[in-house]
Amino acid sequence: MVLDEFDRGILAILQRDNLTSQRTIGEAVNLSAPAVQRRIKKMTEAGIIQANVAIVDPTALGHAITIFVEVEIISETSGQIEAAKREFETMPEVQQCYYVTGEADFVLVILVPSMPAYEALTKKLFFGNNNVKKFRTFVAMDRIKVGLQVPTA
Amino acid sequence: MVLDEFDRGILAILQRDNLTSQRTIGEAVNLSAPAVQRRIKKMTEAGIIQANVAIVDPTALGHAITIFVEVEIISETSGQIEAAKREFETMPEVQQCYYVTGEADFVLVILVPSMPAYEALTKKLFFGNNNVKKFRTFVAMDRIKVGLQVPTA
DNA sequence: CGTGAAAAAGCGGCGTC
DNA sequence: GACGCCGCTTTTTCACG
Repeated sequence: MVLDEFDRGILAILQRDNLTSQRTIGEAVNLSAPAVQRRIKKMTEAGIIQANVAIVDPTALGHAITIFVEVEIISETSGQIEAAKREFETMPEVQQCYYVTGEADFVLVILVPSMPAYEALTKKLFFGNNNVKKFRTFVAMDRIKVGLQVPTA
Repeated sequence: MVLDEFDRGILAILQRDNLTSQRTIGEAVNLSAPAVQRRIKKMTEAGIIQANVAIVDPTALGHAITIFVEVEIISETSGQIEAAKREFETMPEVQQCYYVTGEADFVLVILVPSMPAYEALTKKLFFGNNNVKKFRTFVAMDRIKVGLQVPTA
């Protein structure tokens, strides 16, 4: 699916605030509200808009600690990779998971309420998984920027 | 502000899909729609709900490449740290930026349309900054999970 | 907090270009 | 095929009990 300038304008707004009314969006991009709606529907069906979510402050829910983990696995067969993906994916503490090239195989962004909780998670995810060769932990001290907006330009 | 089980239930749903109607949410948590609405408003004003956004597939916008970078800086004086924070923060390609402990000082999540674009960015951000000791790049091959859901349990 | 009414937004059909 | 216009339906929103 190919996106024109209208679609890009709509996405730019939706990435900032997806509760903006279709009429307001229409005024911003010079389109009628139904036209905006049709484009949003199309982009959603095409998978371009993947989800609509509320961003919640982790500290309010007691999950104050953000941790980055680089995971190196032993056997890089596609079956093992898929198994690892699925395991990371199902853990609620694992916020983001990427399969990467470089000195590691996976990069995880994890959110936990405390360091003991993280230790418990490492026991389950890494020490309890004999396909994990090693992992490196980075504890976030400051969240400088949490961007989700893909540049539309 | 203290959250009860109703609030947690509402947040759990909103983090998955913030377009869910208040009536549906109310049925799920055993509350009337206006009660749900009041709680959402309160949590938004309290900053617990920080934003409502559409998650967009970066590839659809031509920013197909996600890159993780660990940055190690030379001088860890607070002035240098702050300067680095500000520089990373202002770049639109830098989606996420955390100041971390461990073998690196910063972890960045970067989104670029191509590898040449990333090379150009490294020249500006890292090679052009004589306070950067070294950096390690991880190119994402697969986006397994882009979680934003803080566990509510 | 829940009920119920008013306002607004979402949604679909139809004619037009 | 996509647009805008016009109703209908759903949702949001705010009074009041």
